[in-house]
Amino acid sequence: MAKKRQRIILHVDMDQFFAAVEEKERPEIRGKPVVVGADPKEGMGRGVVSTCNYEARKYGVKSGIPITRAWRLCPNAVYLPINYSLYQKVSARIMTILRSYADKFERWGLDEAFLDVSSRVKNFREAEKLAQKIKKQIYEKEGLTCSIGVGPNKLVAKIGSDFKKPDGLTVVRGEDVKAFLSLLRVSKLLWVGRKTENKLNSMGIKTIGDLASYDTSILVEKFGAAGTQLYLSAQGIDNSEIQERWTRKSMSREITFEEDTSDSNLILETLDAISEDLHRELTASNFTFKTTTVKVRYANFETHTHGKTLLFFTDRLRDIQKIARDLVQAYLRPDRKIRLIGVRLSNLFSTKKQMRLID
DNA sequence: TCTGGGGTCCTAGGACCC
DNA sequence: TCTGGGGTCCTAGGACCC
Repeated sequence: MAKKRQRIILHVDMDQFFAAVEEKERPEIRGKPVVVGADPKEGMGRGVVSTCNYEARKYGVKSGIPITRAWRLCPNAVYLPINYSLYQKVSARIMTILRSYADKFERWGLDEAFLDVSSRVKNFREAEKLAQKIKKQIYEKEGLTCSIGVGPNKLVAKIGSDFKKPDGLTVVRGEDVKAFLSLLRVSKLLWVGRKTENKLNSMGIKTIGDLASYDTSILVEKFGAAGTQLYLSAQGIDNSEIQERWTRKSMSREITFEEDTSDSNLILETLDAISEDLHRELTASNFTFKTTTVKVRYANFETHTHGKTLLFFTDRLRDIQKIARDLVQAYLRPDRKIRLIGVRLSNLFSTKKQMRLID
């Protein structure tokens, strides 16, 4: 009866990826505060900070804050728009390196990945060596640093990579998991965001240790199925596998107007343009769809969605445009200004896959 | 602090079928 | 006539991730 061998998982997280790539591309901005995100427009811009470097963080700038606030905190920073195609290229090269070290590999966004290295190393000591090797190779090939967490599962590896940044390496062996987690704030757990953290705090739960010793039945009562998940996470238990293949479930586009508007012509034209854009991507990636959903956000941030599912799959532009226009009608009111509109296509079906099945 | 854009997953109610 | 239970799909909203 062979005991199932303990898994060894790495989570690799590139440090301030967008800002770091920009700094590498433009030596002249190195050492200065760099903010990647929406156009600040001299303090009048809409949108948020996507990523910033450590120089900018010294001024209080961070991911997710309104760009106008970043402008007030640090007007002298270098403000750059998001250049996705550049980051995608760099990301693809890094992911190729990472994949070569893993039995199983899962990309998480452009700048993170999970690696199952269980069969490549004998123990955590070797895993640490491997992580060092990976960091060295990425730095030599791309001039970028990353932080790596090594643990017995995805949850612990992910929390580990966040523990010491930038250019960090944190190894948490199975027997050390509880002690490692217990003093961290509950928000460090995956899936515990602002809302859940507030709710937990109001129950007197601040640290992961608090959560681990809390009455499970009360957690289930308050959070439903998620309560069980919370409890298991707090114990450092996570049996989820690295997901090698990912199938797209939906594709969407949305736009925030430069100024809130109730001009129905402008709104419908924008909706048509969004539909065209989506249609281009849909056909380029060989998908058909059944469901169209329109999203409207009013000036006061009140947000609504309205969707419709067809009885058949389609990839025609005129279907997207007609349904989107029909669905948005209910929200076009002269007395209400709209801030954002968007369209999502879901119930996707890959026609490429179908061809393979037929072959 | 006046809050982007691209996604995934979950929940809860209702329709509908057997 | 006032009634069950299981299953699936659709819809709207919300939490969360990068």
